Amino acid sequence: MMAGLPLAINIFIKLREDILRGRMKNGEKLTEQRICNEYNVSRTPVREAFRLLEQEGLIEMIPNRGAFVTGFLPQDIADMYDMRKEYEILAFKWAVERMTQEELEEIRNAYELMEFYTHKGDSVKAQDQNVHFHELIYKASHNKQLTRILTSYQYYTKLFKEDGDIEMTEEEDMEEVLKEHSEILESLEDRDAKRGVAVVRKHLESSKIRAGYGGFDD
Amino acid sequence: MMAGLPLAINIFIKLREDILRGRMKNGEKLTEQRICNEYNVSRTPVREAFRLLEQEGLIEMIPNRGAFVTGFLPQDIADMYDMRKEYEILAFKWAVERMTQEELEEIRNAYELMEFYTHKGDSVKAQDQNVHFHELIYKASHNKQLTRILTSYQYYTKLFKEDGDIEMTEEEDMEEVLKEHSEILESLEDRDAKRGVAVVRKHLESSKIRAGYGGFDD
DNA sequence: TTTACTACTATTGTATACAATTATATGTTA
DNA sequence: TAACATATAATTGTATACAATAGTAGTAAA
Repeated sequence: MMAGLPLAINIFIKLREDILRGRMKNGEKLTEQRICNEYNVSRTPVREAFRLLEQEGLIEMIPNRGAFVTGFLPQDIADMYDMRKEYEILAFKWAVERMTQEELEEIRNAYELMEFYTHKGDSVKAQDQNVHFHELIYKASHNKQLTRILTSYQYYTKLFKEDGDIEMTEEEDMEEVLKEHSEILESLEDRDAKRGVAVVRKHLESSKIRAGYGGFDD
Repeated sequence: MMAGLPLAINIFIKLREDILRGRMKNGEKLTEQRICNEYNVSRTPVREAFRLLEQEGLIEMIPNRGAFVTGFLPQDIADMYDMRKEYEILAFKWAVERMTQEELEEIRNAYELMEFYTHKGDSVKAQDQNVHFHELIYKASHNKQLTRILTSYQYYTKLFKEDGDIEMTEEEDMEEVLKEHSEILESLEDRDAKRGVAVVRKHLESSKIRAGYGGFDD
């Protein structure tokens, strides 16, 4: 558990991961006492965690009855890629208008680090910079709501991808991701919203396909 | 308070409204005890409500320090209209693909009721059907996440509009809204995604302008 | 057997009690 | 006075206790 954070937050994070990784059956009942025993905590923080899970739509709480897991279907995951795509486009547009020079430099730095680690063969650190690159664009959009939602989408799609024993992103894929990031970076540096929207759209559509959710409705 | 629901949910709803209506200063500290005294409840449900407010980005909780109100700036509200617009478009697209005949009829029914109440001069009931019309489209998109987010956006923008002593939507505005809804309904009935996206976009841009957030960045 | 009622158990909802941390006030020293 | 240290109070974090509701088993009557 992350030290310093309240138990409620730590329990929320753990349970969210369990649900997203499919470790709990759809419709399964979560009794508070069971979670208390598992983590050796009292019901107070567990209840707070449950409320957060409900707000995220991962469990359904029925008053006086209990909390039930609400799983994700493949279609839901495919949909989430589309929802993320629209907001990534929005974040890019606002970043073009609102980012500071310093923020642009941070983004460029994240790109270069990802390039470095990719060519070095360190796919874990390259992945970290991949995530970081996107998060810096969210930050540069200067909108907290959008940033919060996109951050959670990124986390969700990351867990889905790692789910089901699917291998980590392939070497060749990483080169493709890198190429797409370079196009996004160029568009930002040129403050070229038109091109940027096109490449961000392409990037997210590719990532949906890479994750195996291509053939659903697009 | 809504009977049947847990106190935590009722307190969350009340505090959310207080914050969105601007009844609390930006940065103001919310002590748990104060809320307990105000609503005559114990700290347990208050803390659960605080967690929900934090998740929505309406307060910031600093461990061992307390909860502080995070207000909305005009720019944030303008942004939210843009975020809502993109998801309304997505909901429309998915509704065109996924709605049942029964759902289409419910939507048509809501439109006709709004038309009836508007011409009868009952703007309150007309407003209710306005909201209902949109919510039925969310439902017809068959995506719970999207539905949940759009429902909350609708609530947010509604409170912002009612804020600051601004008059209820004008008579002439209601006619305009009605006209736009009829175009959305027609597009749904024809399952014409291309036209529908255009009219939904127009509808949301108009509503942003009607609410007074037109001149921010669009 | 089926239904309805009762008693009991399990679980959730809420309040309170205790622990840990932070803020405030007081006093001391340079 | 200003800076620091210490004691005290206030507030949050967590655990437990009590209340209310829902589920279950068992029994009796039809």
